[in-house]
Amino acid sequence: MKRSQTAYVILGLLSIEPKQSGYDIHKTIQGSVGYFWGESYGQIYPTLKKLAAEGLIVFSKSTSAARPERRQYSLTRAGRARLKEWLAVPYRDDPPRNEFLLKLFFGREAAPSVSIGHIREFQNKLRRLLATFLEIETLGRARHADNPHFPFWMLTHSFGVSQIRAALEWSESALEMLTSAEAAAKKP
Amino acid sequence: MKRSQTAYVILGLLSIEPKQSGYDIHKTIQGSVGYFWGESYGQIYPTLKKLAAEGLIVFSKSTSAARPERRQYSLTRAGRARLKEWLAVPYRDDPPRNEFLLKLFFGREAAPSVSIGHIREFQNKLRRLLATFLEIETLGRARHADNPHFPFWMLTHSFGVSQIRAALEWSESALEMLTSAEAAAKKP
DNA sequence: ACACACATGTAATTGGTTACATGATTTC
DNA sequence: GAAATCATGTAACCAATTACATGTGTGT
Repeated sequence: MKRSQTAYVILGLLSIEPKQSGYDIHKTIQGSVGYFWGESYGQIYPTLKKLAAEGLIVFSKSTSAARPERRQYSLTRAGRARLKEWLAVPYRDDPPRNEFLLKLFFGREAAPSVSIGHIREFQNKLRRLLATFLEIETLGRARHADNPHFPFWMLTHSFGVSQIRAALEWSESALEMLTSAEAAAKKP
Repeated sequence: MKRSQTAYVILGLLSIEPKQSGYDIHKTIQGSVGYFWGESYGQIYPTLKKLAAEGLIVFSKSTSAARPERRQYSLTRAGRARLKEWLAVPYRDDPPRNEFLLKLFFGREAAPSVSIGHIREFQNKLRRLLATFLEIETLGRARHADNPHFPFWMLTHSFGVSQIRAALEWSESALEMLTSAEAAAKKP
């Protein structure tokens, strides 16, 4: 069987911050675990219903009648227990898929400029990502310094930063290699 | 639309080494792009048929009548052109999913020893992976030194090595943090 | 008036894994 | 004689994305 992982992200996020709607959860994901986890509405809403049917979460409708109806979900005790169980189980490796590396691997089949372009794009993405990471860090330190979850968040955060930094360093040497190969191809 | 990426791995691998069967391709993947790409038979065989129907690859049955029948696929000119097209298109980011980081992120919900266990397991995997990477490198240098694809393979290879090294360094500091937190929890 | 954020959902499709099914050949 | 490797495929299942559908409130 292949247990849906979506359920556990939701359980986990509700354990940290209760009374979240499907919409909230989607936003929260992007602002927290977004770097290494993604979920779509098409996955979130049905899972929310399933979890409620299993009694792992409950919802109450928002009292502020102004905005569109809003279902605020919270963990039940059973839900928290389920989350704890899952945490104790060894993580499984998600199947790796990196199209960027795949295109580089087959790079010989195209002109060097093609691979160079991919790496430039890669660098841009990494730099933007690093900038948001560093922003999040300063903001996080100020806002969540006393939050007991904070050290764990910093763990995944520092992992991200170190991976990005290593990737950026690698990208420089990769570009060097490819540009010198390109120059050699032009002047025989 | 969401074009199947499987097709391009197959096209790419056949561009490097023709006359491969589905079985071969599966093995080749594990021995080359396995670090960042995976495919199952259930995906490979149907895709092979589809690609042949589109005229991007052709097959001939193996002449050595001994072993079980074997379909040896090779790229057509159209197949190579398709591969080139795909290479020039900007890569797309595959949705990120890292259960290891997800469990760490929610680590506060369990005992520190749980997260410590995950990181230990992570380290073991990284060390094994690094060892095979370094083996592959020495073997590769000897066997493919003159292969024009080799520099591109080394690009993805060195990327892997640098990511693994960064992850290992991070894991040490992560363990330090968690073990000191554990000690603090025991002696209040 | 218009765009954007808020808010919830379903349907269609597909990409992909896992399990099942079968059988030959080689190696221990 | 058993186990591992070679070899090809299908069926069942499911996880997940994307597109579709709909409507309100807020700020410019």
